[in-house]
Amino acid sequence: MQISSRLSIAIHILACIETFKDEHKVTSDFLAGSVHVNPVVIRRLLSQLKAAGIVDVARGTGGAGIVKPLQEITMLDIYRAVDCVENGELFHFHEDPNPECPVGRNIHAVLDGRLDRVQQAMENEMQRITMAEIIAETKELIRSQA
Amino acid sequence: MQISSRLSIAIHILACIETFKDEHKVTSDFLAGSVHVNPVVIRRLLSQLKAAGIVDVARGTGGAGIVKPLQEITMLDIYRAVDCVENGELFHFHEDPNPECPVGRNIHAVLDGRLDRVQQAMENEMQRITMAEIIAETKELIRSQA
DNA sequence: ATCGTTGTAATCAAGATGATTACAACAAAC
DNA sequence: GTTTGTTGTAATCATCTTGATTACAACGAT
Repeated sequence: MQISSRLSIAIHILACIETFKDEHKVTSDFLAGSVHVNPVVIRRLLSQLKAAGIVDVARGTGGAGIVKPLQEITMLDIYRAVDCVENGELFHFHEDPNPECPVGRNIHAVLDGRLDRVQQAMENEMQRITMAEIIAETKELIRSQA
Repeated sequence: MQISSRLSIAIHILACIETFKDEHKVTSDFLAGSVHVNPVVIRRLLSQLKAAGIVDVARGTGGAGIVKPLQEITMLDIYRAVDCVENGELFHFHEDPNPECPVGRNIHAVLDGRLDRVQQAMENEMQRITMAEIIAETKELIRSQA
């Protein structure tokens, strides 16, 4: 199974908020139009991003804004905020190996550390990517197309 | 969503085959007993490992064996063999961003390379882990418990 | 021919994902 | 203080993936 599109959608949302913050009020309906998903999906993601201290959403009046400095928002922060994998564990381990079997009894001890290392490698790379660079590149592309 | 337990099960299978190859004929029923999953699940995984040139399964007579040198079987090989993510793509991207929106039009260009880098980091780490070390550690643990 | 296997199709329940509807809570503007 | 446009959230739904399970034909050795 793949990692949920919630990650790419959340990044898309943040890029939109930053790009349009001075022109429109950025509502869940507006975002839904750019991402092409249901507004409720956007609101759920905004809720999670808000709980992570990344955005602020104006209840009643409407509109979302980014409240954390862009260079401090990493892809890892977003990935964690939108809860892409259960329990933060990238790999699903078969839960019930047979303890009567010498291999079944030890497979966890042998694999856990190694799977952790793989997950760490992925998360380290995610941590190196910031919304600042993503938005800078997005704006640059938009400018070059104007 | 997490990466399927097919990966951990496949590794468990290979560790079992290597550990018991001199004592029993290693059938899908035997493996199912150690992993605690249905024998058909084992057979499906063995099929995939066979297609990848990692094991050989004796039809009719029964029993599986490893046909590739253990130090040449990496976790990445197994991960790919058992088809853990669709299309080999770790991340699911929302497929339909709005091309009318400047951000929607460019989000793919901005993110694709970065997501690839993250996936690469994960796969590189997987490639460093071999069945030789996994089985060596397993045998060591078993010895220490005898 | 018999026997224990494998390969594979078919079906099923469970869980996750997004889409969608619905509506109360809310804050600003009038 | 009512109206208006939003947000937050629950509830339902179809679809997909997973893994369990049943069933059985194909197979190879004895």
